[in-house]
Amino acid sequence: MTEQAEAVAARAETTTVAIGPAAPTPHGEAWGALTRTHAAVTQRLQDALAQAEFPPLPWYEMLATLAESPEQRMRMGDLAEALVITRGGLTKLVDRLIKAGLLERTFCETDRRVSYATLMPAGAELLAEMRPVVVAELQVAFSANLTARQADELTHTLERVRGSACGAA
Amino acid sequence: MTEQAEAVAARAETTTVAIGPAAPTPHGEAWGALTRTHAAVTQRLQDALAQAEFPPLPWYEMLATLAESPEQRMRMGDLAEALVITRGGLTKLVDRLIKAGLLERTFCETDRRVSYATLMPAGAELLAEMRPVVVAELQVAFSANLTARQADELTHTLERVRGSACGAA
DNA sequence: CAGAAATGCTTTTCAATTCAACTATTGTCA
DNA sequence: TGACAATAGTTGAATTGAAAAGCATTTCTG
Repeated sequence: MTEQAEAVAARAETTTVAIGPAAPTPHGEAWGALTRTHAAVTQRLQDALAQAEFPPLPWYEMLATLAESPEQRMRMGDLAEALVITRGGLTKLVDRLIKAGLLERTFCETDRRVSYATLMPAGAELLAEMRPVVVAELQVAFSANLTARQADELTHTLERVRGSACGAA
Repeated sequence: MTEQAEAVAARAETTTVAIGPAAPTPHGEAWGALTRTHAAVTQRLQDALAQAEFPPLPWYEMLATLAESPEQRMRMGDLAEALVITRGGLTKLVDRLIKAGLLERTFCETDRRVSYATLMPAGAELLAEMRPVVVAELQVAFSANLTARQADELTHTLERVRGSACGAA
């Protein structure tokens, strides 16, 4: 029995009253919608990229993020935060893109701890090819049933929620 | 060089014109907000569950989904679709919950291909203990800056987007 | 200016997920 | 009926991602 299973079993023993399923809350519904929508759109993007024989979505997000940054490069830590992945995961992701010739690892002169992921011309070119595919899928997902104004409002609402979620632990 | 890297390299060679970073679209912004918000809320929920020494979020979602279903059981395929994971992944996830005594695998008399994941009393009890933790976190994330009406509207908008995304391939 | 703490990134280890191939059962149609 | 296709689920290999430990560099402090 795993450690977790033991914990679960021990916990279950201490509970003596069975409680029926609670009624779904409005927030629970919103959370469910957020999860399912995110999954559905992600799935759609991944399928579209795969069908066009393009690299997977995380590669696109990496390239797009770097392309928008001032000198087409970012510190590893900042990049990890922007992509919402761990630093360890980012190191390996960057390794893969470097191996494909899309990125370069450069270093800081004034602080030799920091390293940058730097966009290479091949990366910019690939991004330019991938972008129409992604944009087209997002059009289908978002603008089919949403006006530009509604899309902006959705963005704003989501950012508010994100702000609340990032607050206290 | 990996197969993918070769494809990337071959593709890059055929592109002769470097294209600058495109301006962010409204849909791109909405997609980014959706991704970041989902990640932030997920992170918050996982942290809260881990701190209370509860099983991870997928376990909660599984238990909650089964608890809401008619006879506290679901076909594997339907459950995979509801949780937005692959069927193969679901098989192993269910195996783990069964090993913890939370679920049971039952079978269909009329169609011996189908099997059900069935909620056990211990699973219902654990769910009852976990739910307050999850609900509390969702309260912080959603109701802090959103009225109930706004939450409902958010849900509705997201479901529309999901509908569009699930449409054609 | 040492020594300790903090920072930035990498490496290692391990659990979880996906993908493709496989088995078993049911449905279809010549 | 009998073969073939379709469906439901599981299994095994490979990939991905996260957590924690580790290393190098910088900053703080007495």
